[in-house]
Amino acid sequence: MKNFHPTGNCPVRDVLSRLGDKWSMLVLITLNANGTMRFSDIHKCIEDISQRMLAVTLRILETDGLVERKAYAEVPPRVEYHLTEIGQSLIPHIEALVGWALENMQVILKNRDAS
Amino acid sequence: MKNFHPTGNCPVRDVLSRLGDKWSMLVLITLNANGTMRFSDIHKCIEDISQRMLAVTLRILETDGLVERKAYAEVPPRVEYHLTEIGQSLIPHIEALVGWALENMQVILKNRDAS
DNA sequence: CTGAATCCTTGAGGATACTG
DNA sequence: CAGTATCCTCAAGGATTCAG
Repeated sequence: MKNFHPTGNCPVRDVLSRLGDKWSMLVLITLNANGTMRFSDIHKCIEDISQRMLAVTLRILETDGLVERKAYAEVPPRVEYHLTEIGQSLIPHIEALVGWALENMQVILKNRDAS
Repeated sequence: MKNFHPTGNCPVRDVLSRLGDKWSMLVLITLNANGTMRFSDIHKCIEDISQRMLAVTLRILETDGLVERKAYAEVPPRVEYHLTEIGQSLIPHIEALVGWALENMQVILKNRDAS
């Protein structure tokens, strides 16, 4: 019987702990849809994220190498973010998940109501 | 500029709130890997899930119509779970995500260490 | 403008005990 | 065996303030 243990660095759990948070995927597809964006641009696109969580999320994505951050020595400061190659390689799979959701959400909602 | 509002039932957020929890995807791929399984079978496969969270997760998946539950009127009771058609249709996309994780986790870990 | 620092709330999830 | 019922913990995330 196939199982998925907590030990042995299960990749399923790794990917979930990274992408399963509230904002990461949203930031990724926003960056993919718009290309290079400033901090405030992303904030405008995801209106209900707090300034703190946007900063935290971007930092994690940058640490993992999915997003690149470029700060310009200007006043007022300007910082631009864009997907790295590895970040872009994740996009199709997220899109696939979104596509699945779009196709099946109606049925799921109906199932949910019927229960 | 493309954005993703909280209003208007954003499918991205819907799918994330459903599958982004700690156990749902794990239960789904476990059921997919083993076919029909009893409650205790699933528990053996995912050793560190609590009885409570397995029950909760299965109920949500059942409510959404991703998993079907069959209870047999026996003593001791026997309950079997298996993926529905719509549940199975989600599997390839989860597998794709897992595959991506497998391919890129090494690089990501290296990026993380370098920071 | 782009954050960092601080404090605080909330709810997902765990531990345990009990039951048909 | 397959759960339910309670209680409890902890960390993700929000609100606010301050700073370069």
